[in-house]
Amino acid sequence: MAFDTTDKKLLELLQQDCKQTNKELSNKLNLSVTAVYERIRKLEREAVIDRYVALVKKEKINKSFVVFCHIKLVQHSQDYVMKFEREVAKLDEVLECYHISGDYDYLLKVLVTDMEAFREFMVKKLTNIDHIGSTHSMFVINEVKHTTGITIE
Amino acid sequence: MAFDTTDKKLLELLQQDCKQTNKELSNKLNLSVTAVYERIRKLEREAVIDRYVALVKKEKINKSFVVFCHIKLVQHSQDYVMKFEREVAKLDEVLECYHISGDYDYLLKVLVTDMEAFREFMVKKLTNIDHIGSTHSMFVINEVKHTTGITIE
DNA sequence: AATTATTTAGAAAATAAATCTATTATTTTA
DNA sequence: TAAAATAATAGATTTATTTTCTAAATAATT
Repeated sequence: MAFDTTDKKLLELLQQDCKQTNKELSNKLNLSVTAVYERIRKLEREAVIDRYVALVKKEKINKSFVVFCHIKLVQHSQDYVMKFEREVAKLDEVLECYHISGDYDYLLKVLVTDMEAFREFMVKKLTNIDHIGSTHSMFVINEVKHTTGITIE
Repeated sequence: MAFDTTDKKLLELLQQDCKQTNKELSNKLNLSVTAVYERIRKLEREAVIDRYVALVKKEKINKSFVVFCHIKLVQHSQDYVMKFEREVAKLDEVLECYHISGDYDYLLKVLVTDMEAFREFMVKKLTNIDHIGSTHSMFVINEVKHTTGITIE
């Protein structure tokens, strides 16, 4: 699928605020309401737009403690890998999990209330998953940038 | 702010799909449309809901290559730190940047087209920022889990 | 128990989305 | 290059949804 300048601008606007009315968008894009409507429908149909979501401020729900957690498996048989991935994906505290290159196998982004909650999470949940060899945690001191908006080139 | 079960369920639903009509939500929550409407307004007013965004599928816009990048600064004077943070936040390829504990100072999540684009990014953009000591890149082999939805407890 | 908040429901008004038809651009191909 | 086909757009109409308003019900406070 090819994007013209209008599509790119539209996607940019929707990534900033998807609750804008088509009329507002039509003004910003110098298009008719119908044209905006049809363009959005197309982007949805082609699954360029994956979904529309509300972003909740973690500070407001007492989940300000962010930890990145490296994990190494004891073994890399397909069984172990699949089992681990299935189990880790179930954990609510784990927002993201990536299989990565390098010294460790996985990188997890974990969201909890505080250090005590993180300890609980490690002891009771994470290390309860089988086949974990070692872990290494990095605590977020400050969030410098965090966006869900991708620039379309 | 305190959340009752309805608020939690509502936030959960909106984090999954914020384009549901209040009527749909009212059915799922066993409430009237107005009740849903007022609850959402309150969550917006209190900034529990930060914003509503469209999530774009990175594969569809040719930005499938994800890299986590560790960065160490040569020095940690406030000047250097602030300058680095300002500069790195400007880069479109950098979706997230965290000041973290551990061996490195920062962890970046970088989104580009491919390895070649990453090389370009490193050479032309990232390492052009002053005061960077060393970097260490981890390439994402597979995205096991990736959600923007936080579980409210 | 009475008074004051707050929350909720239902109806009405205002706004926006979705559909339809006609027109204008753009691309294809003969 | 011109004709035909396709795609994109505008404007009007219909349908659906949000927002506002008023009244009733529920919960909290005195």
